[in-house]
Amino acid sequence: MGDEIRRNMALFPIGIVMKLTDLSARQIRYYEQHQLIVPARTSGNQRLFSFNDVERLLEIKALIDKGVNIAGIKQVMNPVAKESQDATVLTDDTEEKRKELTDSQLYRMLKQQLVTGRRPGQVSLIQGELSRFFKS
DNA sequence: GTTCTTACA
DNA sequence: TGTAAGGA
Repeated sequence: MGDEIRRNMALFPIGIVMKLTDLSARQIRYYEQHQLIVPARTSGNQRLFSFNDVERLLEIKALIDKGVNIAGIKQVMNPVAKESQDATVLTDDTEEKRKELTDSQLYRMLKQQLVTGRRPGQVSLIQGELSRFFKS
């Protein structure tokens, strides 16, 4: 499968995303309410985030740390309303396979994404935010 | 045990 | 934004 799909696969539960982004569950859900992110949902209504979702959250965190409020962030970031464009992918197949992944494996996938699925402009940000999870 | 929604000392 | 309540 391509990188586009890999980046949009719904794999991470909110607990891992919290540690990954250093954001509270309250904040993550709040940003979702404001359409800044649109994570997929499992059949049991639990959120599953894609790497792209995590990436966006890291961008949001960077802005929040700079003192930008929601209104400001919405202007700086392109709204994720287009469900078709970069919506988080969650098929029954991926949902079941996700259950077999351990936290350790999920972190490993993120690490690989850091060196493979890089997109211009956000590399340094992500490496900086997630570096604490990986030994140099 | 984790996550979800709603609501507010 | 944090935290409690009550379910799933």
